[in-house]
Amino acid sequence: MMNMGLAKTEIFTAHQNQIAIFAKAFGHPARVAILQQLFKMDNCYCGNLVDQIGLAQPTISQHLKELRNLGLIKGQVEGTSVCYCIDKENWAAMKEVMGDFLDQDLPENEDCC
Amino acid sequence: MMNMGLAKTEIFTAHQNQIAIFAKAFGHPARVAILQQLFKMDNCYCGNLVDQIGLAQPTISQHLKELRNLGLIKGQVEGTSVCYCIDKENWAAMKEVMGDFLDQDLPENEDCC
DNA sequence: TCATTTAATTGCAATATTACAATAAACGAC
DNA sequence: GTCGTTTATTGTAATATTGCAATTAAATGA
Repeated sequence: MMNMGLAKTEIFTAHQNQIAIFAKAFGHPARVAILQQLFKMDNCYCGNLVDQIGLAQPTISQHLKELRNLGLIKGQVEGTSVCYCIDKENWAAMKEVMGDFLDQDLPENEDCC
Repeated sequence: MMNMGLAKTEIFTAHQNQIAIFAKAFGHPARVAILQQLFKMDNCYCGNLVDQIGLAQPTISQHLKELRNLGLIKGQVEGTSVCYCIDKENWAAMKEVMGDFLDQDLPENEDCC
């Protein structure tokens, strides 16, 4: 069979896929923890994240790459280190998309169930 | 090797895992589409969702089950049909958790990168 | 130059997710 | 009862995700 295990993104709107892509980024506690650290700390070197979160360095690096590819964070090379931080603009744009989804209102009528 | 392919949830806080679990629910466009329909329509029978979204009935049923297990929707049996709708209370609780995460503020200092 | 430090990449093992055909279950109509 | 209707469940195939050891890459410093 053809596309098993693969989401059929082509049958959904770009907007629906966009929401799903953002949500997937938050769908792992390691990425949640990374983002929380970046919001909290000045110090945002990759090594710090490895220390603070209890995962191996390649694993953290992989999660950072996903967040970077999505544009939610950016990394600046400083010698042998890389300093990561939130991409404020892209975060705000994401927040609007996700916020609109979460803030949907139900119609006035009774609950149907 | 032991836990490959499995998120190491035990090293994260309950709050971080909670955010990830909610986010994962929105991490597939079919579930996004289902929830949007439930917000928009009075008519929320399983069969309608199968018609409106282009996935097979067992696939929709599976996605509905995930949303139901999370508590974001509830289903009421009416004869041979099942009427689904948003669980308003649980949706509001989820919205608060996710909203707090999305609305985090950066410290005042300069961007570190 | 060469060792050290830091992070990214590669390769791989194991589990999770997605999708659907086939089937079952539950109900109503007759 | 039997037949259709609707939804859930089971089983299975295929891809995705997670995690880490080993390695590589790039910069620094002695």
